[in-house]
Amino acid sequence: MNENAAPAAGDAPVTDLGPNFIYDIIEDDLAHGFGRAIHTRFPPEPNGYLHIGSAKAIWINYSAAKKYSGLFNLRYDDTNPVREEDEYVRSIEEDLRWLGAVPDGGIFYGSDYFQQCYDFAEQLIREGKAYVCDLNQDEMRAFRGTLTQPGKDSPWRQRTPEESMDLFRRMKAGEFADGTRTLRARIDMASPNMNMRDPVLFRILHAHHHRQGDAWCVYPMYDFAHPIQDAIEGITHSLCSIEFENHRPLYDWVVDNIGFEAKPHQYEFARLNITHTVMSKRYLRELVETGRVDGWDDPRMPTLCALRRRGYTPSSIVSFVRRAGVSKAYSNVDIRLLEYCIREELNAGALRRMAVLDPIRVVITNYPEEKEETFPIANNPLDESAGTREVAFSAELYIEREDFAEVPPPKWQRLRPEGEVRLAGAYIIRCDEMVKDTAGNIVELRCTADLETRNEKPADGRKVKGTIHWVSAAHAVDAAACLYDNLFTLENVAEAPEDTNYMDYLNPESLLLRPGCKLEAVLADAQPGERFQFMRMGYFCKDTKNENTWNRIVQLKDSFKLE
RNA sequence: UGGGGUGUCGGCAAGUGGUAAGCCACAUGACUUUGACUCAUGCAUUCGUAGGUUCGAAUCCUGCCACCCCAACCA
Repeated sequence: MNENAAPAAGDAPVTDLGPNFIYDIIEDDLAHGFGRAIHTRFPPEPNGYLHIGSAKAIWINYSAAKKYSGLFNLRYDDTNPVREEDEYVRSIEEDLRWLGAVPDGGIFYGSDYFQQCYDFAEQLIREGKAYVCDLNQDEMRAFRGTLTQPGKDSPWRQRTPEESMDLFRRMKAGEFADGTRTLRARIDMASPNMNMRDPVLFRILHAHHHRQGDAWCVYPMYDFAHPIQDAIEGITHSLCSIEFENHRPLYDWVVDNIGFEAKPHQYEFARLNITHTVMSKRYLRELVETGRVDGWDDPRMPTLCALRRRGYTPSSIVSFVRRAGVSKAYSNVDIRLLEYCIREELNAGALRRMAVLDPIRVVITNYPEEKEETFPIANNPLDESAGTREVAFSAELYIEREDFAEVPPPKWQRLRPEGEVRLAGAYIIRCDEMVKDTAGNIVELRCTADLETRNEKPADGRKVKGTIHWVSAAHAVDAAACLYDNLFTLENVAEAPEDTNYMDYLNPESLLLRPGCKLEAVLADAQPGERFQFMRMGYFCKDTKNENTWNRIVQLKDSFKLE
């Protein structure tokens, strides 16, 4: 396949993300006798649905494994019982597989390693590298110091290993209340890196875990559990986003002090931001919980399930991630790049159909009222093998309201009073008369057709530049279409004061439901999720939840520029 | 005022001492029974900034500036 050709909708995404510093690191390791098969992982916390930003993290890890013949794990990072739910676990695997990232190294749960985490903690206590601290949360904060001032040692820092061991076991046994004690690493309270100021390893949490039930009342912190999970699974390259850069020294401390032979290493990349798009899980959850959207798969959401419902393909999303690139620099990728990626793919394969989203009636006055005929129209002019379909024509039609201008702007090519235009695949018509209602709205156009021009050039050689789409009134099916500006957008955020509630800046019109659309009859048989190009209107897909509704995947580029 | 990062075209992003790739966006023209698609052309004398080293610097050195992350018993 031509490397530059757009994949057909439904093709498996290309694995390789192209040259980037992550691949460079791995190649450098391999060149120096790495001695182990590359092994990566995607470790989401099951506290929300995957979004397009997750797709970047997934694909960086997945593609790194595939490119170097390694394995890729899915691991639920479920070390905090109060935030995690099974609903999210199910959705994560579904979305991961839909994207095309096969977890061929296995699917794991961080919570399955609780016992090992506990055992390693006892080991650290025994070796004097960890201690039980009785400071409460406020006291601990006070002892931690600030960004510019070193912290002070906890009064419990010199506790003997024996005493800490006894206390830690009693913590596990449930003798103490939440927040009364923690297990801390003995590192350096004066470290300029806050993460190294005796970080908490285990905390007491009498909470029900979505998988472990009530088996535990002490839970490991991310910074302790994550390197252990990676090491146990044999992860070689732990690729995460850049906000964890400050945690790497602690990650290494855990790996080194527990004494893992095969050490995993953490590398960081910049997370994905897209212009005008809310990407924070916190806000996405808020949108769902406050009912501002219909759910995590509301087509305006940037979640993978919403993108899927809207008609985006896995390959278009991966293509987007690839084109956006992988680096460590803060970035804000133009959402038009995403739109380009899906448009590129759909243009190559989507079947063309005529649809009128905002109809205006057209009566062909010189066409017999009872007559019907059909015209064969190409399903995809770029692909002859897509064949043709017969489209019914009659004296009463609908055209798009936007395709007529009573007072046309300069360079107008479509219908105007006294003007001619081609009905795609059929006759050239001329507008003779506008019929208006009492309010002055145009309700009907009365036109004459040049009956010699049935799908051919006029014999007299005159040029008719505009071509518009149409639908026969008697043969059309009714539907509703959802039109989107783009993903759930933030408007005027630049002007927002600090501590903004971004919910106030969400664009309320990023979804517009337009009922009363007239579609070509063949579309009645379309399956939910099938993608078509509505000629001149954009790419649409039949909604998977609302049978009679069509979601606009993306507009055609520049097609409405003159308006 | 500490530490860790990052700064190359409007947005991404290559480049690792030899004289600024590519993509998106944008503009112009051609083609067109989708003003789509496609095609052609244009779009950084300059790499946050000021010095320095060098025959030669986006790439090396020094100072400065801007932005991001870190003070959860979140991940």
